[in-house]
Amino acid sequence: MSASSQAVRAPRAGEGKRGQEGHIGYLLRQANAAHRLRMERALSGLEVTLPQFSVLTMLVAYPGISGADVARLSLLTPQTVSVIVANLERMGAVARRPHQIHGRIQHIEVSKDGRRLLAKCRSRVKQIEDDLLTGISGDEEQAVRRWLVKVATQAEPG
Amino acid sequence: MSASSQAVRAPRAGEGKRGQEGHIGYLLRQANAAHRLRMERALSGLEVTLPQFSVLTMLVAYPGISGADVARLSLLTPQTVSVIVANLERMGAVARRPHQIHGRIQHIEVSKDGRRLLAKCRSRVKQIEDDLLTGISGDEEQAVRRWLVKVATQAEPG
DNA sequence: CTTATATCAGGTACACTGATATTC
DNA sequence: CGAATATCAGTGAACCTGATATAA
Repeated sequence: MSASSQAVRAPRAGEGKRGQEGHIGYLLRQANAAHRLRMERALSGLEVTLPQFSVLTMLVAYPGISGADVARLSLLTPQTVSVIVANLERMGAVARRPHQIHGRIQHIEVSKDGRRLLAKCRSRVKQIEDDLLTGISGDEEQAVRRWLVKVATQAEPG
Repeated sequence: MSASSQAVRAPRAGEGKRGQEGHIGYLLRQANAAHRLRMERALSGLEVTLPQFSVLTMLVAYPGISGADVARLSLLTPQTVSVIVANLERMGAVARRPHQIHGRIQHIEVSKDGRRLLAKCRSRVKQIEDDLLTGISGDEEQAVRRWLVKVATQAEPG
């Protein structure tokens, strides 16, 4: 009723030196939520979740990567990645094999089915990813990229 | 150990008309994940989760808002919001009372304890939110805001 | 002994779909 | 009747902390 037509707008709290029109952290969350929702809907019916798609993408992008590496890249704990990989293995998208040289490491291999699945996922989400940049100038894109990388790599105040 | 030192970089896949240096959707996810992680760590010890903090913030920002409204604002289902509000109620941060006029609607009231909790949360995350804009020019900030709003409100290709 | 990897065990908040009751 | 609100029921992936075993 009252607030349904405007999904993105500023909280009232009058704090923050800049950006009185809305906390930029709030905008970041909303943008991510909307993007994630569109992605999940695009993937619906493929029997694959967004985290699984992300991990699968990493495994193909960085062949031979370890589970611990995936965890660091994804900013997740090794345990969580282990569960996601286990679910991928259960559906036959990947196979875990003992590493040839390094005894403790598990080599995560993406199967033929896994690659087929990934290709399907990519074709489904292509339009959504392309739409992220429509109507944006080159300068603006650079500013956005710079900011996203800054936020992603910003050191913690600990 | 191969990829641990660079948490943000481009997957190899050579697709996408622009942004060969990394899918911007990937950067968005990484930025959000890093920000969420910092927020969760800042809130740790306060016995409150990030979704609870978000909902609590909305309830204070938009007094009298309904659960369905919160769901639309948060891009969540009404059922999910109901669970989050129930957890907030269980800890005494909010109270649900039948709406005076509209019979079916529940009025979600933020208690004194809830407001105290929210104030604590805000002081904890203030530095993190401020850091989102350090080193960013006014022009860049505007470009980032424009893009975030665009992504958040972009119509779905359905 | 220290570090890194991987997994098991246990737990919980979150988020979904589906069904139901109520109110306008 | 339909549309909106709220909740119950059931399910599951995801995410955590803590403990354990193995290997470099």
